[in-house]
Amino acid sequence: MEDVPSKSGIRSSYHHGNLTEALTEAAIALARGGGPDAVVLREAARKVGVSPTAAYRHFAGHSDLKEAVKHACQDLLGGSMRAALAAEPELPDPAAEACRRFRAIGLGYFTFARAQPGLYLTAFCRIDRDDPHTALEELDHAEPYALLTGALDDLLAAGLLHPARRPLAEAVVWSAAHGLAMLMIDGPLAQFGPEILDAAIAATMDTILAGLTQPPSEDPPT
Amino acid sequence: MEDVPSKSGIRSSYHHGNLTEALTEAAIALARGGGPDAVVLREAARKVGVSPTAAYRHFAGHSDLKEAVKHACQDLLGGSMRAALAAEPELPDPAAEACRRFRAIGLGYFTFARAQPGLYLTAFCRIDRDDPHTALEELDHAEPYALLTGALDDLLAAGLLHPARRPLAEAVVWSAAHGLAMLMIDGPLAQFGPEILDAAIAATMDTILAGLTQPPSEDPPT
DNA sequence: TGTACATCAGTGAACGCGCGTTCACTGATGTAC
DNA sequence: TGTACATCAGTGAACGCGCGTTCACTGATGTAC
Repeated sequence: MEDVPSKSGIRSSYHHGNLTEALTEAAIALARGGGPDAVVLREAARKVGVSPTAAYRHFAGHSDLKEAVKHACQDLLGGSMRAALAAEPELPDPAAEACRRFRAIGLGYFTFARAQPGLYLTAFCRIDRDDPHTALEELDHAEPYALLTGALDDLLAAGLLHPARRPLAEAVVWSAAHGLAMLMIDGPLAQFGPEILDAAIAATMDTILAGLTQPPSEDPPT
Repeated sequence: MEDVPSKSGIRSSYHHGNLTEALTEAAIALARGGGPDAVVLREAARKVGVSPTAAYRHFAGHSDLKEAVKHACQDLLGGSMRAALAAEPELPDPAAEACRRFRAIGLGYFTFARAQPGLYLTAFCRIDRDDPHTALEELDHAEPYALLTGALDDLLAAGLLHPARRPLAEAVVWSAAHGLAMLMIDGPLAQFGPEILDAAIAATMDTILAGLTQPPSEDPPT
């Protein structure tokens, strides 16, 4: 009973109990406040009330901690998208439903980016590691990407995504979404009010969706 | 004659001659190699062969130097777009010409992002300054944005951009372009070969263009 | 043409900061017998 | 139920690093007379 960690970061017992999780949570809080560069091992240890060295019993080093935070951020983003998906009832018409799903996950995505810019940036930050996974491999296991893939499949089935556009659709949609989020967080759109941002989000999703429905223009003969 | 600065960073005279430019060039080289975080005042001074203190005669501080680099990177990006625009002859048909211009500046943009990722990232990096300009104000004076605005006006005049889409078109196009560039530089698209990247670029521009031509879907009644 | 002097553009040493990481250590826990 | 002992999970001090910035300074330049 006396080794239950207190929330204030001051614990009573010598052993912490669940330092891995406590450090991760503290690091997530840092990311929330200042993005990926704010994820500092010493500061996380400080917040938990533990010496910096203690972190090395639970993480290989700073990169390892940062990566744990990154994955947590991706999960949170995925959660926001899923929540938006579940917020409205399904529509009976398959085309309308596919369209709804596409817009819903987009909305969940942008809502998260606006509400938690630090976490959003961390979810997509670069990690310098000794053991470099491929970025694609990581992405494949991440929920946000899986949700997008599913939504695109639905659009295809509903006839709202032109078959010739399917193969590169992930890249096209992800680009627009990521770019818009970055412009809102860090870029020239940051200074506008919520109404304008809402309009920019709607316009972007609408334009992409309209474009994906159209057949691709022919390649110029070479 | 003896006060001509040598390229090796070792100068013969006490006074440098044009230290402002030399430091900026050195800092640009740093950005080229490692992006905005690699722009380090001390390192730039080292490359020029001058004490760190000397930089303070020419720049208010680190942020000021970094901002000079950022502006230079924006100009280089603008130059790449202009070059792509001038690389092909104008087309007689206004619609075809508007389309060509749009694609050309896009191509120039992505070519620069792929060839000089460090400079691209620096062109859009955040600068912590005491005197915060608005990001929009900066953008308005930047060449890349002006080229985009012009291309969109041409598309509108040629009937390839639906009038209702004109107001937010900059945001839509810029989002897609910025996002795709980031995915290629830093993200999951980084590991693909040039052919796939070319295809992703073409698909993105084509989808956006097709979408911009279509009328917007009606707002859901609230 | 010469000279005194203000101004400009550098130097070199040092400061404080905070980071990630390593070292030898010690207190707490749990298991074999 | 006890006890010896291996193992686990912490501590605290220190290292080296490189940064931006400041200080008092000195060498070079140019201008007034």
